[in-house]
Amino acid sequence: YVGLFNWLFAKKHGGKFLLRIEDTDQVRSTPESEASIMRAMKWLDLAYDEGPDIGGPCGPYRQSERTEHYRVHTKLLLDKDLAYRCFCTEERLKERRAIQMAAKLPPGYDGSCRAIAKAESERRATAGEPFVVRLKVDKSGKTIVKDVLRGDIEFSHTEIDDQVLMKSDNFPTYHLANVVDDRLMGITHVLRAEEWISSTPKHVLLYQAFDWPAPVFCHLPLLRNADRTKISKRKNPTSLDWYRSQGYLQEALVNFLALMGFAPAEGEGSEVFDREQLLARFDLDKISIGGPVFDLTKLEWLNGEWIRRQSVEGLADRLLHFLAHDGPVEGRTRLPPRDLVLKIVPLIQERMKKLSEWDEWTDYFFKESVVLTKDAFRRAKLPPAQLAMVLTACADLLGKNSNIDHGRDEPALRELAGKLGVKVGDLFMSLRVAITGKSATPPLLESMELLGHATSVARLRAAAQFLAEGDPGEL
RNA sequence: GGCCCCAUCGUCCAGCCUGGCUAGGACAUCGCCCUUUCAAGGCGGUAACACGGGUUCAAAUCCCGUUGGGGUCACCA
Repeated sequence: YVGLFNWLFAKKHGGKFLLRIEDTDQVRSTPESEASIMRAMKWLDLAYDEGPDIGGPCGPYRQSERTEHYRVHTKLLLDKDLAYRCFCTEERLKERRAIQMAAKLPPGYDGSCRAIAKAESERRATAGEPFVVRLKVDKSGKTIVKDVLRGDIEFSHTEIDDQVLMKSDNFPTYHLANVVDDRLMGITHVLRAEEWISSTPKHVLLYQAFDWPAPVFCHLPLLRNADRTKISKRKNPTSLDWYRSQGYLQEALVNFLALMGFAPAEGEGSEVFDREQLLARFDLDKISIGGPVFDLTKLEWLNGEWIRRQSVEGLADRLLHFLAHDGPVEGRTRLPPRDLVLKIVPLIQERMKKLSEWDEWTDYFFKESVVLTKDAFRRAKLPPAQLAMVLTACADLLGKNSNIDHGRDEPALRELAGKLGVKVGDLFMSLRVAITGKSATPPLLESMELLGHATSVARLRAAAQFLAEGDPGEL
């Protein structure tokens, strides 16, 4: 979501879009988490101009490979006396916090290590005592954060902690690494989620400490769960891999994400738009600020819209690709032949909301025989004996020809219904269940054409026999 | 709890800046039409300015307060 808006903004203004991996948490960062980010960017077609896998003039693009930069810049602040070493143990800090919380005081570092003389600090560090480096925040005064969407936001310095910049493992925190890298990589605009607002004054203070101009900040609204809390994977599918495996089209997801917090200008009509149209309409200032609830219902509708916008060939190929690579049934070995898919697609295209529905719409084309139940025939509203008679009559009628032709056979079947004294709808429903095993299906006669004459007639006879054998009382 | 952000139909958005609204669109929902099923499509309906004060001829729009929701207060990002 945030990536899309960054991409749009960069493209809109002829800027560069770079991917930087912020992997300074040595516990949480894994090759898999990085791969999943890149997979997602690739799937959504948010191509970056520079990044860890393609290089660029600002590399390296993994923070774990840029530690020298952070070391140098930390030393700079230490030398200017704008930062200091803190030797407090985690236990001491935790205890402190607990006491503060209990006393209903705002938790925060008390700055006790500020008092350690420089020479003493150097000595302890050299002796190998573990420490972190903190920013020295002047507790008087205030810092104003300029946010594109919200205007000026004021923070009193009493609210700003002496932020840790360097952790005891010699890795930087987000705050330091982000500021240093944004400067070094020439980042002009920071578009990130709203949850960062309260850390932004710390970043502004850091820019000031380095004597650098701050970039433009724009905090995007946080996507929400249905209960309005910040979106989480417990309450919502947040992995892009999930959407792909569910058969959502990349275009639909981008379209949907764009709609969260953004609307096409008045009079521009449809909410269904492609990348190009989105880019043309995109405007940072038009982003709405309330946290949108992430609601899959509208996404499903949009996905259906996008499925219907595909050409038959295009959809067939996407289905094939989905079945082979993305679907819930991973790496399916038996793929339907492309020429058959091409013929089935027109029958299901306007019925499908997700690619993953392929199996439920088309299973009867691929099964040897369909599973029949009396219950399935209920909607034909005829007693079993009559059902069997109707099906036999239909089989006889169709059996006279050597193929199925919906243009010729449909009127003939209607006529037959009249002769047999059953409703047209009931006759077709009984056929439908006999052929497919269910009462909601793609167009029937066209399906039978694809199934083939022999199979179709055989299924009718099998169903007639099944019904004739059954206990009439059951219906 | 402190600080910060936010507040229009069930949901997403428009309208707010630059007061004039019988508050508009989309999804969902309900009804009708089309129809051999299911869809798709067409037509129509239900449905919202959180509350209280102010300013004004006039407030969804401007101001203040209240309430509600969210975020954040880590050697996580």
